[in-house]
Amino acid sequence: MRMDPAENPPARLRRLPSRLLNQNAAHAHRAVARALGEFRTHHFALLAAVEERGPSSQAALGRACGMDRSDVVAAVNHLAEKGLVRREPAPHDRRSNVITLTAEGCRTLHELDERVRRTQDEIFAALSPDEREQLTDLLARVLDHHSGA
Amino acid sequence: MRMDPAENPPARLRRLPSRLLNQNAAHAHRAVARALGEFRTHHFALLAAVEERGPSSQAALGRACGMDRSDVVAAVNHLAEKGLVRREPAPHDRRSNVITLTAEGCRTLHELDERVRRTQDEIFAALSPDEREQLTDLLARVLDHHSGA
DNA sequence: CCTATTTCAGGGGTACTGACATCG
DNA sequence: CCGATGTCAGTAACCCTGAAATAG
Repeated sequence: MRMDPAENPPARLRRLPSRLLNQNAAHAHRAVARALGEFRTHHFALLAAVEERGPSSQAALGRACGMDRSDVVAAVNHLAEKGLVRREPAPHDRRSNVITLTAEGCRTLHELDERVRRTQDEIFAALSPDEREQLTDLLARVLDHHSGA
Repeated sequence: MRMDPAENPPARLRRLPSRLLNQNAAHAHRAVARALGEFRTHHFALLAAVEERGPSSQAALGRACGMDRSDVVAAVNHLAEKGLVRREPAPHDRRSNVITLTAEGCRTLHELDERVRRTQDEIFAALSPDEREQLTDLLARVLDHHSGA
């Protein structure tokens, strides 16, 4: 049974930062998932990483996207079946694969990119452009602090 | 295999607000889960709701915490087995139960409350108190906007 | 009749763990 | 021998659906 937003939540939780993070992330994730249609955020992340880095191993893509190797395998399977990436054995390291973006993968990426950007506007409609930048900065800093960056 | 934070993520994703939300939420959730030990955030939320609202039906608690009724059942089962809440049939509405906080539930709640608050300091250590307030405000506003509040 | 509450059974996506074979 | 890679199997927690039984 679908849950609507909490009504009159406990004071302890209403302004608890970690909870606000979780509630907002859950909502944002639903919105993005809706916009991505048949794809998952993992697929979008991998396509973006392949385009920006060029042909890469699965392990490198996983590190770039913060994904587990196991999950990379499944996502690449899906993308390869759809013809959005090619998976080929690496010539100089026979352990690893080289993942390459296909022309259709590139088209799909740009389409998804557009949908994702539009969805950001829905999610953060309550904020001015300035405030949205502030939020982005704060979140990026909190994350960097735990990435040793 | 445990995933460390993303190294050199795609530019498209590095400052994508919805992704920053998800990454931060995932990290914060891990930290809070570690701090709560055998309990889940659902348990903490329910205990807090019962204390603040007084004895309530499961449906009312679920609405307050933004939880699905199915998940309330399981969480109340666990809390009742541990003796932290009592579940009794409601006198004036024989459909529903009345959930009451026990003395031990109250002690546990305050203990968990302390642990959760300390964990916030770890999570948001990169921010000044002022910035943390800013972040809290922004997140609360984004959430309220979608709650019709 | 229609709605609300509790409960159960289960699916689906995410995050993760452990193991294995391969290879550098 | 050690470490990295790709793969698979499987777990745990979370969010959600559907349906049943009971009651207002």
